[in-house]
Amino acid sequence: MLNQELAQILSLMADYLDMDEAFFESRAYSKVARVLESMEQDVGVIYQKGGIKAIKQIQGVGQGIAYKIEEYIKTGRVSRLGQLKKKCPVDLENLSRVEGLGPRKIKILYKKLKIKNLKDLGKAAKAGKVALLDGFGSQSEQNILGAIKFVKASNERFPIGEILPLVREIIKELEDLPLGGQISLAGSLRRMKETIKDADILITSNKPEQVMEHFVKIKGVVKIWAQGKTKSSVRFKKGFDCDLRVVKKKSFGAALQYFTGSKDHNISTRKIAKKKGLKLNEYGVYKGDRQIAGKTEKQVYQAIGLPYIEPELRTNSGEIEAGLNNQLPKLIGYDDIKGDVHCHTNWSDGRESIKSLARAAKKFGYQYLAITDHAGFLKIAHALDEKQLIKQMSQIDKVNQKLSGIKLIKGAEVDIRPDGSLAIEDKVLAQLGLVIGAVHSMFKMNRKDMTQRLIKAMNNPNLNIVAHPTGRVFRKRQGYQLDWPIIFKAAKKTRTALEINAHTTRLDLKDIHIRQAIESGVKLVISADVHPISYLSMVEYGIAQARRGWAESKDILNTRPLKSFLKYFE
DNA sequence: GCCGTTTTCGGCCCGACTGTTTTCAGTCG
Repeated sequence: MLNQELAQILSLMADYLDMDEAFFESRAYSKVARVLESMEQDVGVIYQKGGIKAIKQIQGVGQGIAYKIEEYIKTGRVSRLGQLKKKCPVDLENLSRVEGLGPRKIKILYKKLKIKNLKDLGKAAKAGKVALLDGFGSQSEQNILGAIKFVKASNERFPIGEILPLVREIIKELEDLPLGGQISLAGSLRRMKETIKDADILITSNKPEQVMEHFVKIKGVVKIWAQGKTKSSVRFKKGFDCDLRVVKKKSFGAALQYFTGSKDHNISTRKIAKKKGLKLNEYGVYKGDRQIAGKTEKQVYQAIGLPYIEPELRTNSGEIEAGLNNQLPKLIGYDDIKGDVHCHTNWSDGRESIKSLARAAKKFGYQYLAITDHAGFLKIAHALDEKQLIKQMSQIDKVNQKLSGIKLIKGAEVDIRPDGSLAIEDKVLAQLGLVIGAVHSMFKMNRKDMTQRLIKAMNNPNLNIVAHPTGRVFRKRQGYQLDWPIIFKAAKKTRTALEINAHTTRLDLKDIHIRQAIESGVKLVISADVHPISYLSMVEYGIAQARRGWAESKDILNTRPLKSFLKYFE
């Protein structure tokens, strides 16, 4: 996707400009970089359709940056970046990954010691040359040496599912201390972003030193970046950083609002405050020197004329305008799902028998469960054929008779062939209660062909749901490109639901597509693609994804009771 | 470099921590 490439280049340019002390110019570039990162439409497409004029419509883009975007689209490079690099030819991308090194210090390192990259930096630090520079000392030299080691490990963001459980344990440990009061997650974890770089926790306490002393010694801490009275920062063995902040009770809400972000959301809220003659910071909302709100987030938002905005919405992508106009969505709740509709058993590649999975789902609180083992040609996952499917159906009937309190739906996850046909005969599919279609082959088809492939599948009246619609897998596969408006149109017309696959390695659909799907009138389901029982609880990440896509309960079919869930597909 | 219900010029969000400084610059979120 062109947006991500361009965002990276613009943000790199911002860093070089920072080094050049062109601070406000730098800010303009990084602002556009952030906009591009979270923008749904591809810049390349925008340019194709509307030329440079359309590019200038993008938030924060004026004449100058528009031309640079055009240059990148046409030639694949931005010559200004080359000029900036020439001025100070250092590997800014990697050097600034070292904690404590920013553009200014990197410039000093280059001017004084000709340090251009991590290798040079390591050598110089080992030789004790860095400590002698102005603004550096032996302490920072040691930090640099330590940080270089960590750069490799911190190269990536983590799927939320790998971090949230760990951070909840940390929070639990802090809660158990007799020192603290209120405690909460903050940052991107509280916003339930799909990938996480570091974790933020807020706590109120009148013994901050003791809280911090305990925090930096929690099991798994491998490095203490900072330890102060109000803020401490540590690195965990897993490779992510965690910040703990101690705040005052009367500022807890303001701090929570502030540290939950996103950065852009905060900039907008502070601008609104400023317009009203108020000041908003992490201590509260102030009229002159007087705090007029701060204890709770709700009060903070109220004080600046906004309703409470759910953390998942705080991305500065319309939630503030919606709030001002009283048009915020009533987001789907974390307890609203009535049943999982994408599960595998030991008939294909799952772990559990039909019966034990059903029992576990009942215990989890579900009213129904769709058994959707692989069917078709995916032999690696022991896909079932027509004969086996029929056999399984009668087995499910038997279990249904024996179990009370939960209903099983006879289903299948059928392979969608490259030509868009389904890999199981229609007359067998017609007997099933729920048919999920999924692409498991030929991922590299181009946008047009893949779109046609899915449309043909959706036009099969037996198909109810398209599973993991883009096929992306974190750290493994980028996912195929689809022509979304066409897909949404077809999904609506054929009453095909799109899946929000909640498995932490997938989280597919993405938030922006969820939002577009809903705007297009397409219905969705949230399912955990259950293999072992433990996956059931991953539904939380799918719900979070849906909330970030502005989904309400009515948009998600499996928030309905069984009857009305199935009715949609009739 | 961008932007405009005070503005086409003159602003651009705001504060803590660190290391080194001996009052602050740089970094970070």
